[in-house]
This record gives sequence, structure tokens and C-alpha cells, in this order.
Amino acid sequence: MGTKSKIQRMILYRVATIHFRSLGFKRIFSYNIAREVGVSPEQVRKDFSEFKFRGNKKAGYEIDELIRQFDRIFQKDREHKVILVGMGNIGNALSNYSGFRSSRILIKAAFDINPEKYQGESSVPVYPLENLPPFVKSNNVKIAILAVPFEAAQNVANLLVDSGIKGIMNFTYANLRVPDDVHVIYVSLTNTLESLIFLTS
Amino acid sequence: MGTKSKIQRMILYRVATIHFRSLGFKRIFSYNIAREVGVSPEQVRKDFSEFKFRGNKKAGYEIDELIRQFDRIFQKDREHKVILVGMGNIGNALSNYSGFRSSRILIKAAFDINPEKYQGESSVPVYPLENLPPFVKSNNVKIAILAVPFEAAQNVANLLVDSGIKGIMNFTYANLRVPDDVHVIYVSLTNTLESLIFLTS
DNA sequence: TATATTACGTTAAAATTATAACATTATAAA
DNA sequence: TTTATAATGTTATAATTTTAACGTAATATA
Repeated sequence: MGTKSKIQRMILYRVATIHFRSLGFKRIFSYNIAREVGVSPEQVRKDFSEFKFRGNKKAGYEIDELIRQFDRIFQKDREHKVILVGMGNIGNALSNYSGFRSSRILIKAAFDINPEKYQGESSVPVYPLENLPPFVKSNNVKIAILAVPFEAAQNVANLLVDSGIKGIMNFTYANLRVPDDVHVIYVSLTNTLESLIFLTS
Repeated sequence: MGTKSKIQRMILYRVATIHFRSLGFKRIFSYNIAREVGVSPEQVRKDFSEFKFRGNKKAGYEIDELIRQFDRIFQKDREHKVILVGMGNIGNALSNYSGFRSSRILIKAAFDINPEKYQGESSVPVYPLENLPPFVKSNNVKIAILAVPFEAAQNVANLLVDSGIKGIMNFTYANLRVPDDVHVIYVSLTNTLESLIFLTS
């Protein structure tokens, strides 16, 4: 489904809009955003149109109002709870990553088969994997970061799905089989670099 | 350019093929790979066709030969040198990430404005940013991982491009402006989670 | 106040991408 | 050896996505 790239663009439009606000602008035009993000102005207007974002003919878009609309569709009015599975190299770094804070994303807990090994290394509590299902259910967490070894990925993904997780950020290169209502975004570091190797050769 | 997703699929096909080999198979069919990766068999054959991968009617593809072809287009016959810029949270983790090794990807050096702060924390040497251009040139590095703060991203990207870098794995959410022959792949952690927040709401 | 301009938003066209159809050929079976 | 079968690879169709065109309305100017 190509909705994914549409959303990615919307996220970038939001960043660009906030940037323009920080420069003191009150209004913004489709071509301002387009230029900043690297797409065509038509693309911006088309995307806005599909999300029912309305501007003003000749006067463009009112920045504050635009950002309010962005914040509405991305639910910036509330905190978003996330769990992390796998406290290896990457997991550990993510648990200490400060960049999520400004987006109101909060890693509530981490889970690992060897919790004692990592406990205390970060501000996020680390629990054994068995605790995951009850934690997800009682805290109503919907999103998980999957940073376990490749071999464990599908099994852990099954556990996540059974516990009620609906979105998985997958750092492994495993192609996860999940029900249709569960969204997986792949961020395999190795695959990304391999793509670059191909593209630059 | 939609080549990017085609390559991503090829990388997944390769993983699936290797998986089948590990199970003892000698031959593989388009629907085997398709099922494993989650695309249609036609898609697999179409992609293979575009990369001039030839199979055998009725007998499918010979696994060893197929992997040889994958390894050829992804240049698995040699080591791929990569540099890392920004030794914060994420950069540090990546510098110690062992998952690159099996892909023959080698982080040769890391660069930071405060190298002394991170020196010794990982097996990768950390140099001041000024050393970057001569290092890239003399080592003929073509790929960089960009893990600096958002504010510094464009300036560092300019430095990378001027030094001869042709591929950037961008961990910031900054939309980088680079020449046409420089490829950027965006892996903003925040943006990815924001996409999931949207999709699961 | 009337006119010109400008940027939106929608509708139409083009391009890209994915799916399906099918002729072909290698294998297996009769 | 002949016939049936099965899976490729290409060509054709469909769907999606992007780009362009243009009528419309809001602002600015005369």
C-alpha cells in the first residue's frame, strides 16, 4: 500500500512547516514546502487535499493552523507508549535515544531473554520476555521496536501480535508474517547499506 | 526513482534464497521466494528478468548459481568501506554493531566534533571532523552513515559530498540537498515511529 | 470599486509499477 | 519416443502514483 510513502511525505511537510515557522513566517505556500522537501508543489497540494487540509487561494496556508492539523493526524496531543524487544547493541542505544522525546514517544519498557545483563544500563527498565504479554495488555501498548537477532525475529513477532501489538519497527532483515491489521516498517541497517552499495557502484 | 524498492526486494530475495539453501534445497522456484518475501511470483520473475537473472523452465532456479548472481550485483566479492559521522547514541551503537560483518561491510573510522569524548569506546577509531575529507579521499570511501544532530546534518552532508561520498545513510530527519549522483537513504527513527503511530490509530 | 494577479484544489493526462495472461521450453511420465 | 505437465520470461492489461492543466477564489492594485 502506497499510503506509507504519502505519510512519510506528510511527516516531512510537517518538519518543513515548523522550520518556516521558526524563521518567523506566518503563511506558507505549496512551493515553499515542496522546495524544502524535494517534491513538486502539485504533490504537496494533492497530499494536503487527500488529508482534507485546506489552504487559501492566493494566500497559501496559515502556518499555525497547518501545524495544528499535522498534530491532529499524528496525534501529538498525547504521549505514545512504545516497547523495545532485544537489548543488544541497537536496542540499548535506542533505549537511551533522546530524539524520541520531542515527538512525545516514550519507551516504557524493554524486554530481553537476559534482562539482568542489561538492567541499569539505561533509564528504561528491562524485563524478561515472559513479562511482555501482560505488560503490553495492561499498559495498552500498540507499538514495538523489534531489535532481536534474526533467528528470533518471527517468534518474537508472533508474541507481539498475540499480545496486541499493532505496529512493529523491525530492525532485523527477517520478513515478518503478521496479520493484515498489524503494520511492519523495515529498517534493516544491513539492507540499507547494501542498497547504497548497489546504488553507488 | 522506483529502483530503490526493486533493489530492496532483490535483497530480500537473496535472504530467502540463502534460507532455502540452508534447508538443503538445490533448486528454487519463483513462488518459493515470493511466498517467503511476501510478494507475487510474477513480481519475482519480473525483477529477476530485469536483472538478467535466468532460470530454467519447469526446473526453476539453481540456488548456488542464483546466489552467485546476487553476490555479483551486490559486490559481495569485496569489502565495503564505510565511515560514520556523529558518535552520539546511535553512532556509538552502530560502531559496535556486529551485524555488518557478514555483509562484508566495514566501518573504517568514525568522526565527531568531540573525538576524545568517544575515543576507545569502540573498536572503530574516532577522529575529529577536520580529518574527514583527507581520510575519505585517501581511503576511497564512497558510503557514509550520518548520525549527527539534525541541525548539523546539511553542513556535514555538504562536507561528505565535497569529500567524494556517493551514498549517505541518513539517520536524521533532515531532508538533505545533495547532487543527483549522490544517493541518500532516510532511516529517521522518529519518522518511522510517527508513521506507525499514524497507521495504528 | 473594478481589474489583475496568484496560488489553491480538482480534474485530466502521463508515467510508473504491479498483476495477469500466455506462449515457450525443460522435465517427467507414459 | 511421444505426450503431458509445470514453471519460466515476455507481452499485455490493470492499477497506482505522479505530473500537469486549468477553473476558481482570495488578495492586491489601480
